Amino acid sequence: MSKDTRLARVAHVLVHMSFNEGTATSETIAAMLDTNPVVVRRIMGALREGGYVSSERGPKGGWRLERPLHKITFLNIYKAFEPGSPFTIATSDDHPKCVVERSANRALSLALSEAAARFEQALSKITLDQLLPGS
Amino acid sequence: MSKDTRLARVAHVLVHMSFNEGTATSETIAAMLDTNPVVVRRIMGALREGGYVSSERGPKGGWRLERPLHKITFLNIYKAFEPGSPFTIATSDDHPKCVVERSANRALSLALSEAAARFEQALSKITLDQLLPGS
DNA sequence: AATATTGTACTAGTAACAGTTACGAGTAGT
DNA sequence: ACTACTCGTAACTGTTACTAGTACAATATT
Repeated sequence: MSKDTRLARVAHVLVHMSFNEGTATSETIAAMLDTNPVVVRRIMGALREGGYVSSERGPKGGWRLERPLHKITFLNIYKAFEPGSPFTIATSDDHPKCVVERSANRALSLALSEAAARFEQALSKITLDQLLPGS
Repeated sequence: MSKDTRLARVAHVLVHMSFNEGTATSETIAAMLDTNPVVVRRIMGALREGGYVSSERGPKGGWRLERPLHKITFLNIYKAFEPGSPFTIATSDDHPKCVVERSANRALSLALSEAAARFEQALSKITLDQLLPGS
């Protein structure tokens, strides 16, 4: 599978947006990220649902940051994407007949849950203002 | 990405193999896992490198467990597969020019490392004999 | 009306594991 | 030697989720 790089990329963009009072168009942002405006709209669209940015159509439109950097955490962004499991690892089957296989799946699920909890805990401690140079 | 289910599946198989003194053929194992013999050979081949199982060709050949269940952990199996990062999440780029992006990547990498460490720690505590019914 | 901008449907590219077919390599029994 | 059995492996397809790109509709400003 290819990797999900949305979190790091959007964090980057939001920090840059905080420097400019007005709006940034998808095209501008796409140039920053070296990607396509449509990709930007998809990523930013998810953040809009969470109220972190807003968008306006038409001339002078674009994307606007709706919260200060210190009030946005990596966890906020991560959750906004409504990701599935962040792991490439999974149990073998949801409802195996064999008791041994069920045990194996249960044990693995527990390990995955613990790791996911630790991941989210770590993300929650990173606010976007921490990414500013010299902080 | 499709999910990697090798860990849970092979754990399951090794437990079953411990019940039978002799060897199990790829075909037998494949039937247990409801998959193809070639898939089994690929998975078991990785374990052979780690010394957990051995294989013999020819009639009466097949796969043999080389260690007792309590001496094989989920971490042993996981490592045998030499997986890449267990996460679907990744940083945006290895060597971004922008300082902010580098900060974002560094922060995310740290969170991923912590989660991965926790995952491996959890895996190391699971030995295969714990999967036996009534243990 | 003309222009700028987001919104979104559709298609193609990519990477890793799973699945399948085909065949080569080695071993045991006769 | 022959045959049958079994692993070893290459080559190809299927699956899935993110990335990328094209095309066009919807909307807002001037």
